Amino acid sequence: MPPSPPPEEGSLEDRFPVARDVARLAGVSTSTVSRVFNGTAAVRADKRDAVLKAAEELGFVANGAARALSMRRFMAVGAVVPNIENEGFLRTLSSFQERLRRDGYTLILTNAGYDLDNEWQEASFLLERGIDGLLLVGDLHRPALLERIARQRIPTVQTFTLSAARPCVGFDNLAAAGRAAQYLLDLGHRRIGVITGIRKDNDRSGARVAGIVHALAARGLTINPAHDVETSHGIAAGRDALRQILSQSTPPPTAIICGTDQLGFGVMIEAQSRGVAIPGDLSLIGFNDADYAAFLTPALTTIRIHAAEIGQVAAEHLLARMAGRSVVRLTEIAAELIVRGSTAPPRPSMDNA
Amino acid sequence: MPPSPPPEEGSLEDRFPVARDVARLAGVSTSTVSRVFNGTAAVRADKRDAVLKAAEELGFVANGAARALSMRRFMAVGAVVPNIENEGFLRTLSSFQERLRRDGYTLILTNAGYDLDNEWQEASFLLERGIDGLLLVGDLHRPALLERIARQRIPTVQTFTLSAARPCVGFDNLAAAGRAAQYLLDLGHRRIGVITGIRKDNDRSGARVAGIVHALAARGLTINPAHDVETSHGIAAGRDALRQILSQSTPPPTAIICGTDQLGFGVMIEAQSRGVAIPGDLSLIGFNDADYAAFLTPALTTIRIHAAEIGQVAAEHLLARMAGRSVVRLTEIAAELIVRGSTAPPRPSMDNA
DNA sequence: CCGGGCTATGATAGCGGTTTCATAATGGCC
DNA sequence: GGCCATTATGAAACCGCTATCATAGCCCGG
Repeated sequence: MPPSPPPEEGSLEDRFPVARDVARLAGVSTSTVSRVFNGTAAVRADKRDAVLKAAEELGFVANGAARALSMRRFMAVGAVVPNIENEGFLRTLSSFQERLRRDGYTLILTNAGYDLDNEWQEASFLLERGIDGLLLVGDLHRPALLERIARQRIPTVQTFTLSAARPCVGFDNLAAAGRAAQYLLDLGHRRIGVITGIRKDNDRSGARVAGIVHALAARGLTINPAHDVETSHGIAAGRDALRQILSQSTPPPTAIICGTDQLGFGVMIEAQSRGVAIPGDLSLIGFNDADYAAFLTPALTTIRIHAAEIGQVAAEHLLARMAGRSVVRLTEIAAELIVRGSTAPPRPSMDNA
Repeated sequence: MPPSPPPEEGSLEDRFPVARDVARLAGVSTSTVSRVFNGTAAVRADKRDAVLKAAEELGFVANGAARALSMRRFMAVGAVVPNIENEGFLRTLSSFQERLRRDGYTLILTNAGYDLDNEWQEASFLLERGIDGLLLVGDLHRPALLERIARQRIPTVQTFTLSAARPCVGFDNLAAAGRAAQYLLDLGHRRIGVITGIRKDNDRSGARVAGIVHALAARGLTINPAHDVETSHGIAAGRDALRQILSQSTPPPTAIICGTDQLGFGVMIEAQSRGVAIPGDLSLIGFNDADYAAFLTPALTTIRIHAAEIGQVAAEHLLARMAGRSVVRLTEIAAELIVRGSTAPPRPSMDNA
């Protein structure tokens, strides 16, 4: 219950000016005020000026809720991302927001924390709010959410993935990771390890691992389960992961592909502190091309994702659909392997002939 | 022509269910539906169940705009930050959003790009939208914005700063930077340099530089203008800045304080590539304690900001004011100097006796 | 100078909720 | 069982804007 609404009379000083106040002061009707502000119909110049002057004087600001209610348009789009703090999502959101803003839309942001039930809750929350469009990450969502989106007919776009099921702006995670694995294979690596964040509820991680497995399989190879670790995210997690891999008695991998550059950085640090040379003893590939990836020693080979482009294209997709224009359902954004110093052929050894 | 012919149950499938549909199906009035969903008054158990069942069946979702209009509450707060992609702001926003969410508020986010005119535009945009509260960064804003906030009586909180003028959750930039300078002075440094991002429209950068100047002045020292550089942000900018400083003919600084850890990282890389030893030849202090700061070699001495705490406290502040509760105007969040390996006493030399 | 087609304007009916306020149903108590 | 104090309920009045529609003004050709 809002705080005690004092029985104020319209002293105009303690109450927001509304369209009627402007209309009265300008000597016109509220319809005309509306027309002036929305340009929905011609208004004689002198009246328009009077309205603008009155509005200026009163400090009139149209009430967004009333407007949204009347127009049945909220002029806001929502985004539910697994982790707001992730640099990649952020670059995407930043350009997404900027593009939307240019068309007068606001961005409402919420965090799902890599949990699908949470995603469903957060998205519902936004949907209740009346958002006109929705951005999601990935292709994996609770059926209830998909159902609701369909029912409310909310234009939705999925990012960081490509899927035939729903409109997407992203890249092929499986292929991208496959390319990284292929590159390592071509260098001569045979024992390849993988480190990723949590894979549950995350189709991107899953697809990436699958891509690597697939590429190896084509050469009759597999990932040694001891070299396949799923951890949390962050630099420390990367360190721990390498420690875990190296603590196994099996021969260590000669190359590792990480789910993010942060994990890669962690691996690098742990390797350094153990005297494991990169890329001499261990080749390393990250994912995302974080701002510092190029500056590590050695510079980190990684897969560059054009995150900002994803955001912009996703915004344009949504904008088009919200305006009733037709759109392409799938836009592939390049994910290129950037070869830097952290990868090299493995040292010749007996089992790597 | 008779007035609007009652659109007799348009197949109900092509139109959102509204409260009246639920009411009709449950055999109650819309008032009761509203009461059930808001718990504003007691409703007999059987009716409540009927309403809930009907709502469930129809997939009813209250229209947020109508709700906001009639309650004169939007249940949304806005945040205008200089740079969405900045890690520090992000950690703050993340916890800010999370805390708001728990009370049913949504976060509307927009980017000002380190430009006050832009900030004023973006904030106005949000204010028009009807946000119930606003988060800003810093104490420096266009008077027009402050005026509008006052006029609309929108609870507003400033972050990353402490100022008597308006409610704040943050820290004393001047003192924090002063402490860093003091530490370097205590180590014996006399020639101290500064590298920050753009200072125009940014009171935080300004205050930090002032803090350093102040600390030096207390010892009768000044910053050599050639050692005081203002640049953009990012690792590359840090590299360039050090390059610029070292290209001067003056004796180089023995220590540098950077406005962010990213700049610090850049300095470190450039130093490395030039054979300038850190901390031997050059001590280095960053700002923010980025996730990787502790992992650089040497680990970066920096000022740690509890960004997440700022967000949480700011949210609580706003929540309290929006609920009409009283609040403390100023909350200081610690900004501690974290001493790591990048700082040490200067090498003894003639002019550093 | 008049009628016909335009255009600018105002009155008014929603949009979909919440919230009085009056009334109907209920319950407690003697 | 009757009476009064509660409590639950529905009708209707908003909230502030946009959209529809009828009308008042206007210009112009005949």
